[in-house]
Amino acid sequence: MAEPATFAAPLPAAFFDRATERVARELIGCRIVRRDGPHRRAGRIVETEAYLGPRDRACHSSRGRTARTEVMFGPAGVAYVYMIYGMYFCLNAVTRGPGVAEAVLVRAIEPLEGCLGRGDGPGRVCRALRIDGRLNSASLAGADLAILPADRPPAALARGPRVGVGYAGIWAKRLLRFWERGSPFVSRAQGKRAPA
DNA sequence: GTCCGGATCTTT
DNA sequence: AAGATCCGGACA
Repeated sequence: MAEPATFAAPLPAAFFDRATERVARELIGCRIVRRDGPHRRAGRIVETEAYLGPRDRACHSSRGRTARTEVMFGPAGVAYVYMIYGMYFCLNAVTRGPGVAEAVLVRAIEPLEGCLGRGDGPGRVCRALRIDGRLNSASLAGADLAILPADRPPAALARGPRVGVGYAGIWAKRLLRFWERGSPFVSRAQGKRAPA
């Protein structure tokens, strides 16, 4: 049986088992497909951030290996989903490992199909695709959640500092955020307060 | 056990 | 500019 063209093969785990910064760049333009019961929800990634492990003070794994961060210490190619501010979830792709606790945060998607609202911000990405903590540690090549290669060439990439990590010292200044230049679906990233 | 603050978003 | 609303991590 021929599948619809939109069911291309997901990215293999090996895609995620490479330098995290590179994965963050190459994820721009890729598609997230979520099976939510009878619903199919999909979006095209337009904004990401790289989190570079224990040495990166903005990365959760810099506080050590704990129940929450455990999944980041495992193999690449699974989801790290955590709750923030008591009401939103954020979706990450675990990169590298086992033993290397790095990840890429999906900050914005262009809604393609079945999305619940907009996807211009990490909390909205999870709301749009109905992703919550139950998908923590799920495969990114699975039936319920998958990341597929880009089906059209992404526009030029832009990069800048990550959002909301002003506490992270020199790591706050690193240009680890990537987005598709000119996309109207990128988060506003209103920058939070500047460090004193 | 208490306390603090956050990889956010919405409303004022 | 501040509230919503909860958990992880730090400390005692």
